[in-house]
Amino acid sequence: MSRFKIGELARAANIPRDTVRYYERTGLLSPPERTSSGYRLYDQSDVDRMISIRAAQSLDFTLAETKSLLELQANDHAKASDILAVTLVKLSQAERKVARLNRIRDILQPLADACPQDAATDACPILAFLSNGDHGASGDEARKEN
Amino acid sequence: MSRFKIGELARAANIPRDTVRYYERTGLLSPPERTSSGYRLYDQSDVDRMISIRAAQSLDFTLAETKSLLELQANDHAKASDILAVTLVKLSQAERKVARLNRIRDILQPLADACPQDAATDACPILAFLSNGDHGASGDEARKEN
DNA sequence: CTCGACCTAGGACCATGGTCCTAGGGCTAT
DNA sequence: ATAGCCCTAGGACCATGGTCCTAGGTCGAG
Repeated sequence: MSRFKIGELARAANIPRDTVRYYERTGLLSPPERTSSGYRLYDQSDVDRMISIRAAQSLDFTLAETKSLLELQANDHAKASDILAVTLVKLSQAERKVARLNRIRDILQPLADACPQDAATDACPILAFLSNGDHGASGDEARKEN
Repeated sequence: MSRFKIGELARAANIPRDTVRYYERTGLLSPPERTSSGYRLYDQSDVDRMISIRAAQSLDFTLAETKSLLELQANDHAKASDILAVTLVKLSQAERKVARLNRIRDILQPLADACPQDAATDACPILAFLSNGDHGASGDEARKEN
C-alpha cells in the first residue's frame, strides 16, 4: 500500500497542505504515522477521508458536523438514524435559508424594478425602504444566518 | 432637538451599546458630538441611521455594502442607478445562494428518505454518498458562499 | 457625600475556515 | 556536495460582525 507525504495527499485530494494540517489540528483528521524524520505519512484511506470531508463541506455541513458524521461512521454502536438526524437538521436549515432569501428577493426585486435610474438618490425606492422604519415582524426577528 | 447618550441611542434603536461603538470604529457611523466630559451625543437622525443599517443587514447587505449605500445617499453626484447596481448584485447573490441550497436539498432529501433508520451506519446512504467520490462537476466547482 | 448607573478607550476574544510566515531540517538529482 | 524543493511546529493573521473586559471618570438621586 503506497504512502503519501502531505504534499502528495494534498495534490491527490486537491486541497492545500496547510488545510490538511488544519484539519488535523481541529481533530477532523487523526494524527498520521510519521517517518523517522517526522514527515507525515498518509495512505489511500486518508485521501478518501479528505474527499468525504470536502463533499460534506459542499453540502454545507460545518467541519464540526462533518467531524460528528465521520465519528458516527466509525462508531459500531451508531445507527443510521443518528446520521439522519444530523442530515435533517441540515435540510431544515437549508429550507429556512431559502425562505429567508426568497423574502429578501421579494423585497428587493420590486424596488429594483421601480428604480428611476437617472434620478438622484433621493428618488431611490431602495433607500426609501431602508429609511422607512417598518421592517420585520413586530418584536424582533430571529435573524443570524437562518 | 433632543440628544441621546449612547445607551439611550442603543435602547431607541434596539442594539447593544458596543455595536454602536463598533459601527463608529468601522466608519459606518460618523463620530458624534461629545459632551465636555467626552460622552457621545446623538440625535434622532442617528437613531434613523441605525435603523437603516439594521434594515440593510436584514436584507443581507454587509456592513461594507451598507456603508457604500449610505455614502451614496449622502452624495449629491450619486444617481439612483448607483444604488440599483449594488442592489442587483445582492439580488443575484441571493439567487445563486438559493440555487445552491436547492441543489443541496435535492441531494439530501432523497438520501434522507432512503435512510434505513435502525440499520448500522454502514447502510446509511448519506455516508455512502460522502464516500462516493463523484461529487460536483468535472474540474473544481466555484464554491465559497455563492 | 456617596451609591449606583452610566460613560470612556483600547484591546482581547468569539466562531468559521482557513492562509501565511518564520526558522530550520530533510531528501533527491545532478 | 550542493541546489532546490519538500517537510516541520507554532503562532500570527485574514474576513465578518460583533461581544466582553479592564480600569477608570462622570452624573443624578437620596
